[in-house]
Amino acid sequence: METATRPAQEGTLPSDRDTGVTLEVHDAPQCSAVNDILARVGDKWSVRVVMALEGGSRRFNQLRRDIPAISQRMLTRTLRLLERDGLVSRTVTPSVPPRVDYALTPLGESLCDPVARLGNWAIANIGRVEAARAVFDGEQD
Amino acid sequence: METATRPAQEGTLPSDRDTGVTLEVHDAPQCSAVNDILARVGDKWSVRVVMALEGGSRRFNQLRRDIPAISQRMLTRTLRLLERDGLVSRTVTPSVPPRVDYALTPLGESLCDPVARLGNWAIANIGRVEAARAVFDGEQD
DNA sequence: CTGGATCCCCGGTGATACTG
DNA sequence: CAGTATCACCGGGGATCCAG
Repeated sequence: METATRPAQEGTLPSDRDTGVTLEVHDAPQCSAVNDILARVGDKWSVRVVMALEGGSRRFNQLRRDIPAISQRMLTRTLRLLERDGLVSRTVTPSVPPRVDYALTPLGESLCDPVARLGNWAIANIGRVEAARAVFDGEQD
Repeated sequence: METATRPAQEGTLPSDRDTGVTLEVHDAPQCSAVNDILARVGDKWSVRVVMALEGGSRRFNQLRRDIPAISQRMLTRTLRLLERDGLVSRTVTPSVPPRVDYALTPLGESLCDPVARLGNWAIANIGRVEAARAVFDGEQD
């Protein structure tokens, strides 16, 4: 990207700062949307749950066993958020012992690919990141 | 703890199917590493800062203006985290008014691609997500 | 089995003031 | 200009108990 003129996407903020110069503002609606999705993906548990569902439909307690570290509260909350965003479907079977199955929706499955790419980047570069951390922490002395 | 008392369960491994395309590290030490990277990317501010740095080196207060909503404290913290992970470089010029330039490292630039893919997914699907939310919230009545 | 409700701790985050 | 220090608030998240 050229440093000369930065792209002024849509800095039409109503209460834009008096910068005089029209700086590009990344506070576009799209930007917050992206940030929003990223926050969901970066959520501590969302990705774990999605990964567990990549193998097919799972019941509540199956997921609990798949992700031992998650608490019941957080699993419920995470599933609700994913369901609300249309990434996960929730199917209740009103049997005597209630049965609830969770599964990825097509939208949820479509999210797996870009997430997997990011995950692959992480796997490929975690060594460098950890090395950088070691150097940084060492220098902090 | 996950000391499940269940006996030898038959081969119903949760997610051990070999998709070949997606992540296959559901229970490796790498998993926490991936989660870690995802958390950084999903961090409220990290991506914004990285985006601002894609256009080239920027100084501290330039970044503050680029991201009006960020507080000084959070910008400092975010930059430190990114620097620690080797994603951003910090260059101090000991001039009379101190000058500090931040820039993406090659590692940081390499992260931009997978993040951008995820961002594109978000932009492409934010409509569906919001629609799903509207439906969900409506049903909650 | 699948959750909801409650209590409570801790850390992330903003606001503000100060410094080299 | 580029931070650091301090305070205060709030929500994330675990533990636990209860319900359908």
